[in-house]
Amino acid sequence: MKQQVKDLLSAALARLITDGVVPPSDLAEPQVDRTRDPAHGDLSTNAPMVLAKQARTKPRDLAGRMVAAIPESELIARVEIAGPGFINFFLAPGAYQAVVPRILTAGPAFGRSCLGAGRRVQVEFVSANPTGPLHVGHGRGAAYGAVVADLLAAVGFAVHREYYVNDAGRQMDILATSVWLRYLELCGESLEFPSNGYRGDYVWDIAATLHREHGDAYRCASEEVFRGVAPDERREAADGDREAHIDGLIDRAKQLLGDNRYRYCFELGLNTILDDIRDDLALFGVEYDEWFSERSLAEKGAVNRAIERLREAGQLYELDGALWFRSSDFGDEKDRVVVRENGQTTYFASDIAYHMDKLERGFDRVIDIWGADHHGYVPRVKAALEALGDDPERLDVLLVQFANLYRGGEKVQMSTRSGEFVPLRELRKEVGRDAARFFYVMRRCEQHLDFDLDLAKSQSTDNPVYYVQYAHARVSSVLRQAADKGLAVDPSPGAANLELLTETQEQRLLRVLARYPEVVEASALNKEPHLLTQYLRELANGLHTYYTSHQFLVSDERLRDARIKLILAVRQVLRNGLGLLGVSAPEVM
RNA sequence: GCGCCCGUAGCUCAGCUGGAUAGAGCGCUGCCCUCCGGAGGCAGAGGUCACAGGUUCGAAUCCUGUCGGGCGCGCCA
Repeated sequence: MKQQVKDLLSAALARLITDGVVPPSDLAEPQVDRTRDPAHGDLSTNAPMVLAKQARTKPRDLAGRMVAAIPESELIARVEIAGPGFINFFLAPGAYQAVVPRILTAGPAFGRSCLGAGRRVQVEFVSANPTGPLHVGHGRGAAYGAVVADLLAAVGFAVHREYYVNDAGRQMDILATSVWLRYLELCGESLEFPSNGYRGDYVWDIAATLHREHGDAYRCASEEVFRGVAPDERREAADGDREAHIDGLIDRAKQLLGDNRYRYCFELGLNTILDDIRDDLALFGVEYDEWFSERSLAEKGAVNRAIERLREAGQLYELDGALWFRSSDFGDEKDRVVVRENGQTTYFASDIAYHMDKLERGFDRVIDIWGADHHGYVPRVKAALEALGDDPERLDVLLVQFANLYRGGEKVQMSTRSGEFVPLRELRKEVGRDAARFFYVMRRCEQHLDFDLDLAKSQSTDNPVYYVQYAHARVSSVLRQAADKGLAVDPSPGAANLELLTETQEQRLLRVLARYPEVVEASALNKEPHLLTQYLRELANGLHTYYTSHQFLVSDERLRDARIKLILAVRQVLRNGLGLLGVSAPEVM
């Protein structure tokens, strides 16, 4: 609708350029906005004010000439010049009524478009270390990433959803060792668990599996395990070092177990947790096209290849026995190590290889969704891409701020004494998937999110999820009522009686409905799902207001038909919008 | 100290990327049930858009500085 007016305006501009009124320099398409105040019509443009300087005319004079140049269209009832030089467009009533058959014809496809033209976009999100279950902090990234991916798909991008599995590196070794130590305890060994180890209950569970499957086959005496290992930090008297302590334990585990058995502990921990994460996300309505393994990068030589490419580009140098990348030449605040003094590559090196791989896979655009605490990491990754001769603009990093949970007005502690976070599973159980998904994306991602658990659970108008879902159920209820009364409902998209929709609430609903495709487009392109949640609340409000002020199941058949078609259209749009958010649209509540 | 994000109604937040008289929800005050689900609706009060400069026809929005809050600044991942 907006686009149609834009086209008319462009035509007018083109004519003014041919007539020499406006210099041909600025062919950028004119800006058309929806108005806030109905007195200003439906749509307006500021083009005359923007172009007045170049045209060396007063804005209002230019506006007059533009209006004269606008082609005839049945879409537009009248055009006015207002204020310092706005052109306001008043659309014909039929323009809005026509949206109803459009919605009913398109059904689930209404709001979708081909804007993306099939361009390939990768969205990588969550990518939490597989060292423990997902917690509520990951939930926001999961909900946000899933919705952004779905939105982009809805406007015609070919979306690839990916989870980067950090299955290599020290953290995984710490997990494997933690599992083994717990297993030893289950075998009856007594030992002091490292302060740095993974202490969650899930580690006990994995250890129990190991014990069930292999009995005592992995058992060693605990004195043996701790022999020669640097002391832990926790003892006040000792000048311990927790990092050295845990590294020592990892080494001992590898020595005492040997490759195969150590590997088994490692894989058991990794796979158990990964299965849990996968399952958790699926129940949250989050699905992936690919689970990309960090380990596979090293295995296929991608990390070394990335380092080689940087070396060839002259971007590496040695210092203090380590290999450094000159990231500060590309806007980073300091240079970064890619190969450590001990010969091991850093996580950053893997990440360079990973992003190189992403671009090599041919994505037109790569979107990373990270927690805000990783923001310092953005410049170095972009620096690496630039140094490799890639365009860093192809990578878009979206930083998601933390969510704080509130219960009874009090901030909920995110972690327990032992450092365990509130699991995402628990949140889902407490407030339900629908509320969790909706609440997580209600705010812009760079905004801190206050997640009110009581509100999310409440079955009242205060709860935006309920409010929107209730509007959907309410329409369904009216249709059931019609059936009970034996009233015929014609769900076909005919436009027959829609001119009878003249009440202010009906006009308002039609306007809101017509905006939906623009909302989806803006939400997708700006990656701002909150625009959609906000829109759905507005649409639901429009429906509720309409409901309380007018009867739908009236005796006049033609009017009844028109009204039912309108609320069917409302239900369809509510359903489509909720679907994009991963929230259900119930018939009954 | 440096870098990133944020500062809009009592609270939680929008504000369509520079437009016309800054908007919602909650809370507060007062209304509306012979009626398809009152699990709802309507109205009112409430603002120095943190502060100070600048850019221009026009600034909550862009630039600079100050103040306040969050996060980050490893040869960790």
